Amino acid sequence: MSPASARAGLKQPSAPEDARKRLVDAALNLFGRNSFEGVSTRTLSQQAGVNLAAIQYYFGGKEGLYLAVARHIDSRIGSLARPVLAKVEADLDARTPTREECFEMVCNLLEVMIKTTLETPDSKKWVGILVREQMEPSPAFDILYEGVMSPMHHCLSRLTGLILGLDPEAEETKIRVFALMGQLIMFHVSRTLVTRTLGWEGYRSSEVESIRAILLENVRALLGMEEKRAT
Amino acid sequence: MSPASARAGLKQPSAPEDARKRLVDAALNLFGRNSFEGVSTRTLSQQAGVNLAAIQYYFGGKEGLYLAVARHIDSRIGSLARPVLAKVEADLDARTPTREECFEMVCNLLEVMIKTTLETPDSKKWVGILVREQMEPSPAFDILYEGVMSPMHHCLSRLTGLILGLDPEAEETKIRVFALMGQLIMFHVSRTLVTRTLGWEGYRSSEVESIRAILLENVRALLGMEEKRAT
DNA sequence: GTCTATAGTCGGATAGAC
DNA sequence: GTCTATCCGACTATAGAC
Repeated sequence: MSPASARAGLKQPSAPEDARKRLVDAALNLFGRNSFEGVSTRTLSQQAGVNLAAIQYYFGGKEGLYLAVARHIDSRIGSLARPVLAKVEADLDARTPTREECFEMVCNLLEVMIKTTLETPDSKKWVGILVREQMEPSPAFDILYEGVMSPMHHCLSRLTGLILGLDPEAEETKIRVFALMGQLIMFHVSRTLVTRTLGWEGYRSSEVESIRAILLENVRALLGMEEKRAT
Repeated sequence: MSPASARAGLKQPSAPEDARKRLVDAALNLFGRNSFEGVSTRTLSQQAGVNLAAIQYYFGGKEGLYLAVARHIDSRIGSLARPVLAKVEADLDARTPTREECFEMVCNLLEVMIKTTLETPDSKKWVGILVREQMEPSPAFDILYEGVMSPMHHCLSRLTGLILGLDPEAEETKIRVFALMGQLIMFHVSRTLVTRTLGWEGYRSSEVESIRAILLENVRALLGMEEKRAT
């Protein structure tokens, strides 16, 4: 008797909100790889091991489930990013750090982005949905924009402004930040191209390490930070 | 009487392969914005102003039409990129240019990429399909990989190798080229994020100019080329 | 070659038993 | 709360008239 069927045998006690969780989980997997229209409610419920009608019952429909997935992503990425973002914002409000300190913070944020886009096991699914939402935005875009993308960009703009002596609100600053972020995003959206070109099978930790090292160097160059040298 | 209906009135003479063209055109528009499953053959034929059965007749089905779109993109981007790529490759085969000359060629290729991803009216549709194909590759991916992506990356790797003194085939070189390209790709895949953050309505020529200027500066910095100065 | 009509399938949502 | 059975609309593809 499998553990799953053992638990499924008990009606109320063990799994009160289990169906919700299972559905969101399955939906994250499927919507991460396929488009909204490319996933059927039948596949969804089947993969979640729940009944077809459960989607209606818990989320009001396929669309509601999709929004729940967006909120899930927001919360997962948020739990990684928000502490770091809050710390940086508070620091910048309190004082004016040196260029070196600012650069250090940029590196911290880059680390967070590498984690959320390349290293976390679910990252592929997250970014799949993030990218799709940018190409054909749905109501879910607002959740992700307000919760994840905008705060990260805002924080990086403040730091970049300080480092380069630019107004954080200036168009140039914001564009520079996008270009900076693009270097990382590339390795996600062009995953197939990258792995095929390099003969990789995916992003294992050694491959992520190679990417990380080069991105750090690049960010240093783009922000005009000289290499540290031992005196 | 509109020109369209005037032409449609004549059966054979004016438009022998017109239906094909109209279908590919409509398909490019629709597949550029929506996923494969998100576009119905009804919408397709309706938007093309042809009959539903024409998709079967000319392309053997929805999938065949999609592949025709991929070949169309390959040919359109190819006509912009291949002459430049061939010239660079031939040049590199014939002699070993200086770093400055190599950098000049990189700039030329960057120009081509900006044209194909931001400036050409159809670019939004092209890149939409390119990105989708990377996230869930279909048989169309091979067409686009062999025809467009791989040659561009290969050419940039040779140049980057020469400029930075690296083996063009080395993993590091290839990763650096991806990072380089990512800066540009960002402005396409995150179009919604970029325009919303900057309060733009789209990429008009003045906005593309701002992006181009910064990208050129960045590429210079990433390749370690010093600013030219008047003596 | 072009179109209409339709077959056959699969989609999301619902009603109602338990 | 959970499940089965079912509705009904939309889909791709095809047959056959013109």
